[in-house]
Amino acid sequence: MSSSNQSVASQLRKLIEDGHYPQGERLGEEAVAEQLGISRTPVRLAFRTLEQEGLLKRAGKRGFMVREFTDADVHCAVEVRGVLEGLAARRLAEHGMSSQQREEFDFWIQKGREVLDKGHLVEEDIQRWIELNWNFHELIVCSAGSGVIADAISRNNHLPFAAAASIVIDKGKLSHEYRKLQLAQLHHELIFQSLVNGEGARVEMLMREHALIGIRYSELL
Amino acid sequence: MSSSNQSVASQLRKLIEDGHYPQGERLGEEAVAEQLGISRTPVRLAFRTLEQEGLLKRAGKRGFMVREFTDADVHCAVEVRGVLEGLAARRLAEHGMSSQQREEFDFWIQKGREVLDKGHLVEEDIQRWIELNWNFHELIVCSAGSGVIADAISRNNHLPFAAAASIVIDKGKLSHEYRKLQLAQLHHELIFQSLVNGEGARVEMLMREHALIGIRYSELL
DNA sequence: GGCCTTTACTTTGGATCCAAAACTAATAAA
DNA sequence: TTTATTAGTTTTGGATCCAAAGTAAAGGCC
Repeated sequence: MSSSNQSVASQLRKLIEDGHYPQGERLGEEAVAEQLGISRTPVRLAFRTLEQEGLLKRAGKRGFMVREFTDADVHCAVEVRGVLEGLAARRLAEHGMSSQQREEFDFWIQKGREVLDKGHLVEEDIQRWIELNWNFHELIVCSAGSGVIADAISRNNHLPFAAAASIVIDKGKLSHEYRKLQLAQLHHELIFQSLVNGEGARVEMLMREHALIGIRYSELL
Repeated sequence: MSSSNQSVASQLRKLIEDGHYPQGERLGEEAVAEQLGISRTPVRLAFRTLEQEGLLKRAGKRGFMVREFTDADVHCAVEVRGVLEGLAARRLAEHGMSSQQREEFDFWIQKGREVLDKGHLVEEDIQRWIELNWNFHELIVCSAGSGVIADAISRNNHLPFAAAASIVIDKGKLSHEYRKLQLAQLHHELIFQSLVNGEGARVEMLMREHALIGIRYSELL
């Protein structure tokens, strides 16, 4: 919020993720600027940022358009996220965790158990669990040291998350969601165990699997 | 070159990669604009692009500074590149190659052999081989379908390539370079074989190994 | 003599203005 | 009727202007 052009990028990201701008839609600087009640300059800056994130695509000199995703693209984006997080997890396992990091992992895993232990899920619980899951991923990435990986992931993160969000939250299928979250929670615990034991290869594989859960499961339905 | 702000980003990238702007140096919009003989606007746009690429880093409201890399960062960046290219290669192996792609791989591998078959290297040959190597990587990435991976790699590519370039080209060590290139060529041929055989897991591992050759080898010296 | 405050300068962020390129539409010719 | 050329409109890219925030330096106060 501090510098407005970051804020503009966030707003546009949200508008795109919420489907307010349909895929393939051409975005004019003037139109967007007017909608947001600002001038063209910060919009132009935000367009460059969103282009790098893969949400917008250049259309020659006709400006930018919202990128179109096929199902294959979504799957692919999740795989990219998976290998990057897998790499982060492996490095974390190889370099060892601090006791503080260990406690943090324990904390989030415990929170996840609390949500699932109720034996059923309502929409609110799912939202809560998605937050927990997100924190777990964040923790893996941030703990892996060397900001290079964290940067790489954050650069590639908006795209799969935006694209996959609509798949994951399927409000008609709460019981399916419950089983999926059970699976994810199991993964969290396995990953944590392997991290503690320093099993680099295993934790990398688990983390890659973990990133794919949402997609794999939705394929089964 | 078409739109100038892309061109500005390229110029700045090159200046940073060539070490013209030392790491940690603060870049003022006004100063850079004057150096390039243009106004601040395209520089501001280029700064956002380079920030997303990880070459520049925000310094609060004091503008941007050239990012500083430790040896660990470089190693990490190469690993990121490795897992992404590994993913691309695996997908290519799983989806199978067209006969045209097969011919292209054959072509570049043959070119590599021709350089190495001379039994020694001069500086010019190294430059040539680096180009060939680059083409091989490009081919893997572009052949893997779904532009999502190609985008992810290209977003993460400037950083490791910039950081590692100074390590790879060590002009005093031509004989070492020769052995390194022999190793890389061997990898190319193994990768190609595994691609033809559709051995997804193996080609992924080889590709990851391959990305690390430069770093691994320089550790031995 | 050191520290706090105030003021002036530097620099980024946002808005507006101008030029250039591209798309559109209309008119004229084949 | 169709096509090509040209004029007009729309839109992006670049330059300049203004405001706001931050820094640094100088001067006053404890």
